[in-house]
Amino acid sequence: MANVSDIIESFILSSLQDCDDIHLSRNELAEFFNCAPSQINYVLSTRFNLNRGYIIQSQRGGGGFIKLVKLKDFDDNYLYKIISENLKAQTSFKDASFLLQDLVGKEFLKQDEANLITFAISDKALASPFKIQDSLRANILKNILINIKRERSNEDE
Amino acid sequence: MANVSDIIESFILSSLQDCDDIHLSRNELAEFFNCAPSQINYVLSTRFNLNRGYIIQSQRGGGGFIKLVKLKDFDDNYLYKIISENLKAQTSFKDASFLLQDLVGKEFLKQDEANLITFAISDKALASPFKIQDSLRANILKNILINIKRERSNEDE
DNA sequence: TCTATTAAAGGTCAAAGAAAGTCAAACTTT
DNA sequence: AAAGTTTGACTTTCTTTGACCTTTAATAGA
Repeated sequence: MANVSDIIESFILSSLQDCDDIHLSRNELAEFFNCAPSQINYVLSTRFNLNRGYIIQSQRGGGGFIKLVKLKDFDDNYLYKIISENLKAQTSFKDASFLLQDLVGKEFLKQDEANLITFAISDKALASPFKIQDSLRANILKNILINIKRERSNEDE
Repeated sequence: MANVSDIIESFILSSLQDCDDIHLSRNELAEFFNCAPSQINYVLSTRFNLNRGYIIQSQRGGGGFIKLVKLKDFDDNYLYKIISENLKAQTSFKDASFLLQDLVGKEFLKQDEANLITFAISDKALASPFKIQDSLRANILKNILINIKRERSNEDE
């Protein structure tokens, strides 16, 4: 551990443990953790972004705040939305694993399955001579998800 | 003996004596042993690779680290044997599917899981320069299987 | 009361810093 | 000669910092 961003992340996570949204003060947080205020933005944008299931709203000026909302529900088209919007031609391992975790939370995947897919798309697994890992990963992921989806809808008939 | 790589190896081995994973700092290690940082990578990739029963995860940047995980009962295990013997550097889709089906028969995998893996290693998923598909596939498969195995043995405790 | 100013937030972006990774050339050992 | 080791230059990734920007609430003056 030992890097500040991770510490801030786990602080925020623990604040979110029993509720789905919290209000933060950027300046107070920064002062508390002894870092630049913009580091709070860094943590938020790398660890609490949409792909990871969070929405951020904020207000400036006196009494300003940052509101962090953990997403819960989704509609049936969610998977396709993900595939067409989030799963761009290239996808990093981190983004991909959060997406998978999100799908577990949303009960589209079982934890076992998500783990399995995670192994399949790890950098180690994709160790390829050229730097095409991210596009490869996007492709594999797309294939898996679409095929699972298809299997499931066949079962329903 | 007496070459630096061997010394580093035995140092790491002794660190791993009572636990099955450790965090290393590449730079600190290199400084301690008075060698180039990249020599640490050399040691890791020659002595602590998958074929020898180790998994490596790392992170760059501030607070970066190298995490080294020792796989449990690597030697007396059927799956590991398969991985080091049958799963050579390159594997065709056909061979891979047979192997997977075999593992279903031996109740290492459930049919669902085998299907999922099949999607991950299909030619379509691996859409990439023709030549590297087979080696990519071997690698992905190896990673999935070893990680499943590890998960299962962790669950047993 | 209505506006203008000020202060109090939060936002953005790029540069600097801190790791680890890669690769090939040089060297050693077998 | 082949295989294994050592070294170093260069790359990539992630984090930290700071200077400058924008928005909004509070307040002061007319």
